Amino acid sequence: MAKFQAPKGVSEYFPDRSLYFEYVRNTLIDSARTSGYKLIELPVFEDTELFTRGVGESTDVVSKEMYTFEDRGGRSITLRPEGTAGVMRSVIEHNLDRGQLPVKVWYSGAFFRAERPQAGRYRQFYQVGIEAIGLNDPEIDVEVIAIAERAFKTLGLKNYQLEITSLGDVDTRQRYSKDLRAFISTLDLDEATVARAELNPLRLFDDKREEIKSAMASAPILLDYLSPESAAHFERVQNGLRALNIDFIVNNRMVRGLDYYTETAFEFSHRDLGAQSGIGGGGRYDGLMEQLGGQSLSGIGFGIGVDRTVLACEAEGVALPNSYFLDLFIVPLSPEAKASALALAEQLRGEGLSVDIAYGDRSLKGGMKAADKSGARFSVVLGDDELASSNLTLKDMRTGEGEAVTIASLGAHLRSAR
RNA sequence: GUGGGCGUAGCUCAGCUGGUAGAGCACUCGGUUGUGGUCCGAGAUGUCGCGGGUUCGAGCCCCGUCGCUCACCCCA
Repeated sequence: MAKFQAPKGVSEYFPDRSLYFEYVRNTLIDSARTSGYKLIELPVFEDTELFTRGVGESTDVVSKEMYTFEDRGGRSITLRPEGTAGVMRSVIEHNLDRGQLPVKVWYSGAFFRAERPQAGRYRQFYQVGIEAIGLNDPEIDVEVIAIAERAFKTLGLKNYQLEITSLGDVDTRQRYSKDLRAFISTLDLDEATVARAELNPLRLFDDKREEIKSAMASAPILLDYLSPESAAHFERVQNGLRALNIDFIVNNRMVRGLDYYTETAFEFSHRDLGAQSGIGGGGRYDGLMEQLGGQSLSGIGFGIGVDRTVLACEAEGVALPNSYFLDLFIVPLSPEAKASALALAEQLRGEGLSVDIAYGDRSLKGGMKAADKSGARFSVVLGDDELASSNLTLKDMRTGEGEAVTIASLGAHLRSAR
């Protein structure tokens, strides 16, 4: 009988690494929740056309990385490759944009792209994202960036960098794109590169070959084409970031992979990761809602890669907080004691403490070993003496020291040590 | 999609010019009749990724395939 394996290129999190994943994801979510964003829980599959129209047919994500299939009713369905299009669809469908603006939502879940797997790149990957929809207010841009920044800081990350730019409005982009294409046509390029430039001329700014880099050094720069309104918007965003002491650099050659971005665009990258160093990114999108059949409102959001943020935390040696470990591990010495241990554990669990027990009628030594492995802060042995007297020895697993406590005061002791 | 490296015990890996499998760690028990992490002893564990070929004989050679991994590309 052949053993089953996970499909190619998916990321899985199981103990104990899953605790780490959970911590990172929760920290990202908390940053959004504390800023007034509310959960939006959406399907992982959507009408294929939502993505071809929303993300853009010319993007690699849509043209060659989507998991698309026909459902039983003959509809073309696609596993979501990103989060923004689905959020916009739901906002439009349920008229969330008819109330007070901006609509502020966060989401967390799995996304799918049929790429060749690599360090930090998976076919099923996890993102936490937020969207603030309905107002073109530069201070919202600042808030969105600050939420990502604060999450990374809370995790304790240091070796990352924020880059920002402005892509201008739709007209500006078209004017610029024309000039950039004209410039590129003067270069002597191979066929594949010309084809890439035709899809999106900005891509050439990302090329890793030295000869292309130097050739592009004299290319026209988008920031020089900005309208007075766009320039003023971008200026306010930068001032806002400075006011919050958020470090950033303006990267006037930044390339974003999705077609819908306009005005402010940003990216967080981490130094200790491999080729896939982007841990999060996002930007403003002016035309997206209208493109998807809604009213013409602007929005801004980001997607943070949970998998890559986990890798970044591991690279920097970020430690799990105490609350992710057990408060107490009970080692019962007999079947009778085990029944009492379970009753005690359930009582403490009901008080919000995390407690586990040595099952399986193990020896004292085996039970203590299990207590050690569990990572619990304290352990306690439950035998005939303890049950008779109600007096316990609460052992601090870090120092090895024991303290005499009564069963009644056990909960209070554990809480005070948190 | 293109290219490089690699698949041997739960994990990390060794295995000479082909002779039929090993170490460390981890695990279980014991040394210590009621206290883990150190030390000592004992024990359990493999269709050597899968399929085919060459050979008297394949973990080792050849072909295919699946997977992992890194890079290109792309992006979270």
